[in-house]
Amino acid sequence: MSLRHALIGLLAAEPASGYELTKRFAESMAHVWPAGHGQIYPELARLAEDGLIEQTGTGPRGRRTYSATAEGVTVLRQWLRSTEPDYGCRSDADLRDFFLWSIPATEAAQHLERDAQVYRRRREQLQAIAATVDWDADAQTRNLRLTLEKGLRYYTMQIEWAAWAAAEIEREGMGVA
Amino acid sequence: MSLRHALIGLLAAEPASGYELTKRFAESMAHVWPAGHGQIYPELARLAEDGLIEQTGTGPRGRRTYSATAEGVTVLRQWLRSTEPDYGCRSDADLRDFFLWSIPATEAAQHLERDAQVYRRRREQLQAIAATVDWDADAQTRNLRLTLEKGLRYYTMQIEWAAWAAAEIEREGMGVA
DNA sequence: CTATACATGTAACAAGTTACATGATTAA
DNA sequence: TTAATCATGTAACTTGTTACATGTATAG
Repeated sequence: MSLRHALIGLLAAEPASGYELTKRFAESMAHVWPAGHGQIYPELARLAEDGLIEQTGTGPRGRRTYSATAEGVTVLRQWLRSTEPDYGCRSDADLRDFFLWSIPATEAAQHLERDAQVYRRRREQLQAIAATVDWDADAQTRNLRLTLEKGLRYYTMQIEWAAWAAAEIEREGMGVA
Repeated sequence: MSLRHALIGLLAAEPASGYELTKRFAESMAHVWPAGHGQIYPELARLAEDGLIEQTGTGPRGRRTYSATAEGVTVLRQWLRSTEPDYGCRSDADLRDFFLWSIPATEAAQHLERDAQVYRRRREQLQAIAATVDWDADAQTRNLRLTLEKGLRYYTMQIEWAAWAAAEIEREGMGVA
């Protein structure tokens, strides 16, 4: 259900095409809710059929622009207000850390450094996006600023933890020879 | 594939039953990879069939204890060493933050305070688990200590961000009247 | 003219959730 | 004796991923 509401939310802020929405999920929302176009297009069709969004424009190459309907916005608010958030966070990269003991300490430390590198790159990408948002704009934009800040903090936490954990591993020794 | 490898990893550190593994996924691994028993039991059966784990004991009420086989440990190491981690992290609670602009500022701030409360409670639960681990034990236990520390840092980040964001929202005003 | 980015869609498959279903042991 | 916890399993459903499939506009 989350993707459904996320699409309404994005279209409530600004009309967009499936292609643009796919890019947003790959950029500003990648650290929170990855979604490919193979999931987005069918969901847009369903939302339009249910009257929660509507096609409001066309463009070159068969481009279809959608906007949220009033009913869609109502559903979005209901989702925020009357459904319990799922506080779980599924991360394959974090899961792997539980099993670092099964490889040699040096290799484990290298693994952590690689992770840190990836997170540094992603943090830079987020910073680049954050740099383009106008800090004194409308409510949606101010909101986006807050969520991007959380992404930045998330990546920073990962980077700092990886450095600390790598140091701990090398200090104490860990893993099989 | 992640669940599969996580199960081998847990069973490589210590023999356990499906019931115990289910509890671990709900406790020390909840912030990283939630999994219910409806997924765990069928996967254990498949892993045993593939020879990556084996049943090494029985207990009351039809309890079956499994251990990882040597082949299973090899597969685990291969997973860590030669497959690219998925650095994506899917969080419904974080996703909702993108759409806080669609409700009144006061309500949005309350929403964030509720989130912080949940994260505080979860942090306490993790701390309780962390308190039971013996800091100077074997490699697996030292490894667990590192991963629990990341969970603690994750929750702390969430709690601090929520307080900051709530203050920002109340200061600047946001959302529909 | 040709590669790249734009643009949409579907179908097969894999993964994950929820509800149903059952029953044994233990502690109060 | 009765409630809670232990313990396993399956089936239906929903969600998400990957690969296939197609075609247009634009920039070099």
